[in-house]
This record gives sequence, structure tokens and C-alpha cells, in this order.
Amino acid sequence: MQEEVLSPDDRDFVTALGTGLEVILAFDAEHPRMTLSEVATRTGMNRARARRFLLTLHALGYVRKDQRHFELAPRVLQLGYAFLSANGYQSVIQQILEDITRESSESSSLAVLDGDEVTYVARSAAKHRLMAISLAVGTRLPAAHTSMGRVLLAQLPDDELAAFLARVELTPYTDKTLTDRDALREAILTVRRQGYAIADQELDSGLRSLAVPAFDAHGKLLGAINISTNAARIPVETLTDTFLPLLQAKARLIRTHVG
Amino acid sequence: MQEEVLSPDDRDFVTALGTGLEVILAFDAEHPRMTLSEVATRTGMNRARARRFLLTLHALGYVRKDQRHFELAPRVLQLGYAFLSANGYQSVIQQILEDITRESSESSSLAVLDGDEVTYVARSAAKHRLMAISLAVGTRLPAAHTSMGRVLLAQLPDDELAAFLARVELTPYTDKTLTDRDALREAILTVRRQGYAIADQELDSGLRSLAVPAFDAHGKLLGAINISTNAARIPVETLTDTFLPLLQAKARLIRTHVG
DNA sequence: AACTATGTTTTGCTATACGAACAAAATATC
DNA sequence: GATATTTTGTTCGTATAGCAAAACATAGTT
Repeated sequence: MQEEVLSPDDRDFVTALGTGLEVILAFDAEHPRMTLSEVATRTGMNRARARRFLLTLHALGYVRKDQRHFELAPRVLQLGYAFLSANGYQSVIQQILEDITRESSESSSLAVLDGDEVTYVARSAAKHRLMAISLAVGTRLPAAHTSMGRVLLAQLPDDELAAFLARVELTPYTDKTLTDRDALREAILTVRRQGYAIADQELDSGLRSLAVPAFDAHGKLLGAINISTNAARIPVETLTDTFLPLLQAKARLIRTHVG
Repeated sequence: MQEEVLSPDDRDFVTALGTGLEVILAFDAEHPRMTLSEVATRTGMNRARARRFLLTLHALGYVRKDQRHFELAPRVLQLGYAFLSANGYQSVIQQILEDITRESSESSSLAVLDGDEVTYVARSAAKHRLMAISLAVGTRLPAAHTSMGRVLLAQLPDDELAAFLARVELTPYTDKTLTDRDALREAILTVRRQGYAIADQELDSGLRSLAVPAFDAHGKLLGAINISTNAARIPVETLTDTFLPLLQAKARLIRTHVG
């Protein structure tokens, strides 16, 4: 999968579509409501252009307009919904993630690889939500430094993994972040052998997580499921001794119930 | 909110954006993977056009390509995520919905009004999932015939409600569906007085649900929360006697914890 | 080998992008 | 509180990027 990609100035590249999607993405928690000019500056377009796209999105029902302010309409959820329903996530999987949360009292998620990032596809948050708000379906995190990312990278064929390792930029998020390519390769190869990954405060100090791959009945990789914990409360031993068997049992459950 | 809407042939309507979004929506559970030609026929475009849009979406990373087959990439989730995070859903609300499910053993959801339909924004499914698969975040249902829809319609100012009643088409989904405009108006006005709505198998026989409005601390309407049940198992009395107090208590909880 | 369905390229025509000029608010200054 | 100033929103003209349709090419089928 993924072959020759169109360069964004090819003869059959539709600029307008890319621009429109950019306008949608310009809205976030910090900018839920914006005027035309704000959208223009945030997206780097001139006001005339931003206006055309906002009016178009408004006409299509993806954006609401209140005098001078624009905001996203619920209709945009349909776009993501198209993906989720097309891929049959949110079926049994959501249920199983909630079971994991109930049995472990920790947050649990399913993520898939998209480029060099993992994308959260389903999630069940634990009660004591520390960074829970910022993690939700649709969130993207660098694959290299997350437990789910490493599990998914470990599933790649050798050549794709090598290509990834060659191109990836290793940002030191914490003092525990692996920033050495060889060390990262070793870590991923270890994940391949062991069948699970632990990321211990590599992305954020205080965040410790465990992940295993999830396959369907046909052996097709659905994604990675994880349990993420507060490092101050849960030692690494609990991850390997208690949570790993739990996660592996749930992965088997998925295998027998999906597909 | 919502004023003069652009007609789809105005000088500043961007056709290409609408077309691109249509292509995304062409994918669903029945058509998760399609060839160029399939997309063309499903969207009613010629192949050349469908091709340019698919290639564009591919270049932007919203679509994956495997030889002749295209499928949506996880990146499309970002679009819906922009909406959810911009509006601060999925914060405390998801948690509360799960509490409702735990305490009632029934599915619970939050939905908002979008045009004449309700859109599911957050959801917690019960174990015994009968029609659970088809209901998920992003799902749209006709406002007139759902409990959440009626709760939300009841919150509209009189003129907007009148306009809705004048234009809405009342499809008889079941033999219990209200298809008379005056009866529907009465039902909605009753919801206004009572503060809750019950839809008893109006959309699907076997589906009985109860909804109340949810406000944040500033009194702003967040949406409607509901409990939906299997009519064969749960009588209407249980809805009013047991589930209504529960739902109202949770609505108060939202009011004190959000905003 | 003929046929059909699918994917790709070409071409004349149309929609789109940009800058600039204008209009209307909002804000600052006196 | 009126007037200047700045910011924001809208309209217009024009070069060009992108479109639709048809012609062409290729891969599958019978």
C-alpha cells in the first residue's frame, strides 16, 4: 500500500480541495470560533480566498455562521464517521476497550499507523483523567515514541521499517526519549520478538504505557491496543506482570470476535 | 445563527471542495474499498473527475491506494476531531454517558441538532447491543422522530420551530410514527413543559428512548442526552420512574462540571 | 481475437486565485 | 462625542489552474 504520491502541483491535483480541508483543520480547541480574517491569517490565505471557502463550507452545512463568526458544524463528524464505519471499528472493539478500563482502572485505546504517526481510532478513558482530555479519537502522536507506534512499526516489513528509521526525526520530548536511530531500531526489533511494547515516559514524563497488536480472525492487523498509566502510580512491573496478560487476553478476544 | 446561505452556483462557491467531500462520504461500511470507477458511479461523476479527486485525497493523505483500490485513511478522523475538540465535547461528557450506561445497563448518547437532523456527538453503548453497531458518533437521524431531536426542537425559539414544522417531511417509519404536523407540534410543546421527551418506537419498532436537554454552567445548550432501550424489555414506566430521575441527575452534573 | 470495462491523457472552456480597490465596522484619538 | 485611523469584509478584473468530455490506452473477459 502507498505508492507514487501526487506532488501538490501536478496537473491533476485539486488545490481547492486541499485548501478547504485546511480551513476545517484551522478550527481547534483554542480557536473554536473565528472571523473570516482570523481564518485567513491562521491558514495563510488572503481574506478573499478564506471567505470563498468559508462560504462554501457554510453552504454545504459543514460550518455555521453567526454574524461575523464562523464555527464548525456537527456535519464534519460524518467525514470521520465514513472512515470508522467503512473499517468496522467501533463494533466489538469499543466494548473491549471499556472492559480493559474497567478491569485495570486505566485508560485504553486502539490506534492505527498513518504515515509516521499513530492515530487514535477508539478510546476508553479512566476516571482519574490526567491527560485524558487531550487524547481522543482522531489524535495523532509520533509513532517512534509511543507504545502503540512501536507495536505497529514492528509489524512493518523490513524495507518499510528501514525507510521509516532512515527518515524519521527523533525529537527529544523528555530525557528518556530514545533519540538514537540504532537504539530505536533495537527497541522495535525487541518488540517484534516479544510481541509487546512499553514506552516509559518517552513522550511525556509521567506517562507510561503498554501496547500489543490486535488482529482480526483472518490475521489482518487491525491496529494496536494499549493501556496507558500514570508513571507515579504504576511501576513497570505492574505493566508486565498484570496488564500485559490482560491486554493479550483481550487481543485474543478481538481475534476471535472480529472479522 | 444561520442566515443567508450561498446557492451552489454563486460566484464564490467552490465546487471542487463540495465534490471532494462527496468523494469522502462515498465510502461506508458497504463500500470500504472501491476502485476509481466504482467511486465514479457511486458519486455520479465521470471517471476522469473521480480520479483527480481520489489522487488529490491520496496526495493529502486522506485516502490510501492499493493498486486499483482506494480506501479512507485514518487522517479523515482529524476533520471530525477538529469539531469535537473545538467544542469541548468528549471532556467530562463521555465519562458521564458511561456512568449512565453502568447505572442503567442501557446505551446513552449526546446529540446536537444540525439542520433537521440530530447528530450523535458522544455515545456509550450497552452490552446487549441490538442496533448498537449502526449508531455511533457521527450518525444522523431525523430530529422529528427521536427523543433527543424533540428535546432539541423544544429549545428552539417559536419562529424557528414553526419553520421546522412547516418544512419537515414526516416519514412513517413505523405504525407508531407521528406523521401529523399538529400532533408533532403538540408533542414538542409538551416536551417544552415537561423538560423531557420519550420516543416510543417511532423510528424503529423495538426502540424506545428517553432524552433530556444538557446545559453547561453558563446555561448554554450543549445538546440532548438520552437513554435508549429495547421496547420488549423496558416498559415506558421504567423510563419515567427510574431512568428519568437518573438522566436529570446527570444533566445537573453536566451543568455543574462543564463550561 | 474481439469485446468490454477500467484507467489515463488531451483539449477547449470555465472556475478559481490573487491583488487591488472599495465599503463598512470597529477602535483609537482628540 | 465627533472624527481620524485601523481593521475587517466584499467586489471586481484578469491570468491561470482546474474542469468535463471525449479520445485514447490498457487490462480483463468471453
